[in-house]
Amino acid sequence: MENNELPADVALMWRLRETPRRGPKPSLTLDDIVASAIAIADAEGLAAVSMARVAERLGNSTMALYRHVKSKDDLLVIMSDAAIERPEPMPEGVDWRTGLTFWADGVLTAIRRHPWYAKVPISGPPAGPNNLAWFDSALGVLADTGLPEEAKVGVVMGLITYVQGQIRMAFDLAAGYADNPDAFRRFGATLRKVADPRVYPAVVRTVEAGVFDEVGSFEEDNEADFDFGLQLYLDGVAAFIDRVG
Amino acid sequence: MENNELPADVALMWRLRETPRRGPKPSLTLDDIVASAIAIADAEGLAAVSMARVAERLGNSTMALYRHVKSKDDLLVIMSDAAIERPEPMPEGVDWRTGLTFWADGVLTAIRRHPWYAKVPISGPPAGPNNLAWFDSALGVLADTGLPEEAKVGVVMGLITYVQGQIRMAFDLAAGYADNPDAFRRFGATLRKVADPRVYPAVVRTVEAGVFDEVGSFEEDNEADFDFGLQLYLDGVAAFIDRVG
DNA sequence: CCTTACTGCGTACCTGCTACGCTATTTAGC
DNA sequence: GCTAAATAGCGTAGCAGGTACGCAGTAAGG
Repeated sequence: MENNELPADVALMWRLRETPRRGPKPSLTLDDIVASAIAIADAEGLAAVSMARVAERLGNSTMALYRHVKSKDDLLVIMSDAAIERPEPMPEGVDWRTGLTFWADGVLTAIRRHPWYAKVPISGPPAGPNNLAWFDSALGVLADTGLPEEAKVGVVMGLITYVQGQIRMAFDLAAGYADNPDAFRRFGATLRKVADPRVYPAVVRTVEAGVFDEVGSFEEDNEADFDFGLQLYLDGVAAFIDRVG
Repeated sequence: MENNELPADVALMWRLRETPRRGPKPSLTLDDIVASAIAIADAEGLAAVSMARVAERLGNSTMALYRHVKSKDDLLVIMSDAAIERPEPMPEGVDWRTGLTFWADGVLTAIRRHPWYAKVPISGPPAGPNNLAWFDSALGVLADTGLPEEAKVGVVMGLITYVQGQIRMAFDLAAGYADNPDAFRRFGATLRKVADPRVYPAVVRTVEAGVFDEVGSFEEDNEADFDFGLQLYLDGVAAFIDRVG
């Protein structure tokens, strides 16, 4: 009990546990469980992850898992930290803007490998080792900007929010698109039919301009949108650094 | 069947339905169901909304709901559109920056009344009348900027992403804080104990600077963070308008 | 008046989380 | 060694939640 003050799940993620145990050797390790859960989520989505499925895949019974994990929510937190891995080391000597763009692209790439990551409900600050490494990487890029520490945290939190929000929305939309491509292709048509120009003047103007007519290439659109919004945000950061840094 | 091409839930939200019916008078209306579901979500959160609870609150049986709604997911989409109401009319003659700030504050206020709104999974573009009204309001503010329609959509989508992401994160954190205030208060202490300065140099530097030491006033912190990130994004929009508009 | 469409709802099934307690196993201490 | 304590696996069972199905009763159309 030397890790007295830490919440149980945090202690688990950092692998802090008294090693000398008395009972029988565990036939199951936390790593096995997490790997199994991640494999299922990768293949069939987060909704397919049930305690029964995870255990079955390991040839164990459902309840055996509860010797290693407090609850399913616990498992979700731990597996999301494991799935995000570590960021690539930041190239030496990059300016902050290049660095944050590199960082954001890295997040996008990492989450692409585990799309369900963006769906895990967040219940606190990033307490796992991998999430913390990402946080550290972004903070480090801002080291030479002269911003006060608190402002750096604000900038990075805003960036995380934007990036995760964008990714979540993109994947939700992609899922909806896969479920029902027609509904999307007819979004413009639907608006034309249903949107009164007196109530929705700006939307109708946009529809008339044909913006929603070609929703064809979904992947590239999202990539472009992602970068577009990111650069807007970074422009804002630049202005902020000029003002304060 | 004059609304031939529309998905069922969209038709429901816009209240397009053939009026002449043959069977017995419905003792239940969609509005009742939605209002009941919203009341439960407001009082006890989205997780407390079950078909059984919604029906019980109306003095009906669970299965009666399925005559009005295709599935629970259907109900969630419809109730989220109903909950967001309409934006306040934009003051006349405001510049775009004031307008978008006003808009974002409006979103924040509206979602504060129904915090669960940010948790409803998004499965498509904003197809309901109220969500579309918000979309229209933000687009309208950009009317005089000279941006091409497509760019306006990009700016507004980015803004929505940021605002919703920020709100979702804030509420998730607030919920985690309510569940376990100690874990939060000790976040800085936890990092000190667990974070190796060689692995997490930037985080440790921030911790040493005392940024995480006073997490006291949660509400105001979030308000400030929200505005901070928003202004960064709007700075970016300003730069974009200078460049392109 | 009979047919038809439609509403409410009871029943039942399935999936999923997890509390509890039993049994077997390993190690610590004597 | 031997006993007691601690611990792993797991079977059972309870509970909650979504929803398919089919029956019964009701109101409008012909």
